Amino acid sequence: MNKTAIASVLTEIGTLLELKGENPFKIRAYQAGARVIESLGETEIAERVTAGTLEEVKGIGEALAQKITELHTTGRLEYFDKLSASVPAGLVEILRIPGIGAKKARALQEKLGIDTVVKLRAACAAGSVAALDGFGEKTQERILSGIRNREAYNKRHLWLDAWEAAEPILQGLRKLPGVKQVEACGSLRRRMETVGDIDFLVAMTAPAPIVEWFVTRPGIKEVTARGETKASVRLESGLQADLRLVPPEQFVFTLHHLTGSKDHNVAMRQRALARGLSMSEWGLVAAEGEGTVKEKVGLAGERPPPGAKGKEQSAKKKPSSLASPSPLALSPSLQTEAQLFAALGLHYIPPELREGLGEIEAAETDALPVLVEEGDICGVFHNHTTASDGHNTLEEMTAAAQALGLDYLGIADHSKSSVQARGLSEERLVAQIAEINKLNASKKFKCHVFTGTECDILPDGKLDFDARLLGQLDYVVVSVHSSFRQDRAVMTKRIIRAIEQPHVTMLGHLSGRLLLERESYEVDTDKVIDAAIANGVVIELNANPWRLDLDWRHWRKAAEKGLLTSINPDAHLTRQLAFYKVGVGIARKGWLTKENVLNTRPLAAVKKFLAARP
DNA sequence: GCCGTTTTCGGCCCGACTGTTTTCAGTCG
Repeated sequence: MNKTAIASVLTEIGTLLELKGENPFKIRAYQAGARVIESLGETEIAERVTAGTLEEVKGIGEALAQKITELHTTGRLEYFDKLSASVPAGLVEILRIPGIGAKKARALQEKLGIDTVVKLRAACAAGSVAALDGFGEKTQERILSGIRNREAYNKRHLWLDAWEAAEPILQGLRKLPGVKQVEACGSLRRRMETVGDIDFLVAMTAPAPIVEWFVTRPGIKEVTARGETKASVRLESGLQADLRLVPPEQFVFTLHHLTGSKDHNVAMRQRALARGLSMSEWGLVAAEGEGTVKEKVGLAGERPPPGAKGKEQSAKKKPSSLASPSPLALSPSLQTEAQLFAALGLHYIPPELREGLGEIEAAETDALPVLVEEGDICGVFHNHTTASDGHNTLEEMTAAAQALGLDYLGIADHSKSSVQARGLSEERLVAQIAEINKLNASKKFKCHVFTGTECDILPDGKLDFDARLLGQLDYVVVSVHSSFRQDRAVMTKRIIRAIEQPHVTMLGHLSGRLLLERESYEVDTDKVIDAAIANGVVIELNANPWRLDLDWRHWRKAAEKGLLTSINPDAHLTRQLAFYKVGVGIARKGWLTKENVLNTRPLAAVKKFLAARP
């Protein structure tokens, strides 16, 4: 069983335990275990299973190691099978309806025998849900509306779609009176490839008019919550947008909190506690303890410090040595996230890296990379024209690239086997090379155009054009566009064979996934990465928002091994050339520096690089 | 179920909002 399947079983166990009312920390352990597995390489998991060293991985203990091993070696897990059998399948679906958590789901099952969404809808229609203890008319109505809309609501959204929805709201908020600072937080700020909802954070002096503006904007389908300092709306696209208002002195703490990720925040709070500090969205305060005075950092003091009864109980048990006030707690109020990290002895961690995947350890020792930036990009490879399935001509694409400030543009139209994309025959490709050479010679554009192809990797790993023709091009992208259902070993061998052939410059969209639409085909990514390094082949970071392929989770390790990437827009329209900016966000998530990215090099250096190819 | 400068037990983040309640539980992030 591969890691994605193992991770989804662990997540599912967490959900089932939740429905059974299990210890929340046990549930969290399974969810954390799933994320840890997802972050490891297939090869590493296989090696650790064989060597019995899974337990060395943070977040995996004896129980999870045993279960992961069983899943990996047998493809099944007896514990999971029994657990699944003990919980009606429909309850899991009921749990996904907004407003229903584990307790309500269990109450519905125990008191009304509801174990499917169909039964739940009927019970709501009959009014019997509203009659239950702890439920009411409004809850029943909310459940009904949740059932009606769950298709649209549960969907995640492409990062770019969310960004385009967020931008006008950000701009509008910034113009409102009394607004000091505005930021979109959450997975949008962390540049995740998909986004569930958008979190807007506003530092302000008067909340009421801002909430009013937010919930009455055009394009809003419904207002789902509205309080003094929070509001939630559902946009027409199905995206949920949350607004959060805080006084200016609290902004930096809430900004960090809402940006997440959850794993990052948990680690940060643990780090704070180890230093005698308690960190929350409200501020950074000295952890409570015997004989200590509560000191606040960055809070004006009008709000009572965090600390409900449960927290006080636990804090009292802490040894006084840990609870003694740190000098940090006496420092002046914090204005920026950099200062917040510094207060915990850390260098600034860019939002893209805050995934709880070792960024805090790196920030401690000043080992964080200097991440690639949009402004580092000098040109873009892998773009299409009307010669194949693009919508703009060679000249239109070149003009658009130049307008974006790019010094070079690589054309890579499809090859002949991609019939559906009007792939070029040998003759048409030769003609295109001549056309591009003529355009460059004309000096009509300052932007230089490189001749290239996106050459199909045929099912047996051979290429769609012969070496003689490929040798005439400035660069060659090779990609899989057919026979997606080959088994893992065949697909891996196929791609590696393609990589090993002469004149190949880079591998296109390695996994073949389409976000929210199509899964990756089966392939051993680690082996392909090793083969690319061995052959001096670049693996592209396809920046098309539907692809973002190769996935950011692979890049840190791949780059450490020496893999070079190119951030390629795969543009089929002039305006898609700017996709490279989305790709830069993903590259940053993958810990990549300017040096890891071929197209941060200036034109002359790229010409030299390409000329040196066999 | 995981973890350990609290190390084999005891802690694990916590507050706003909503709806239902009449002082709080559940959900959500």
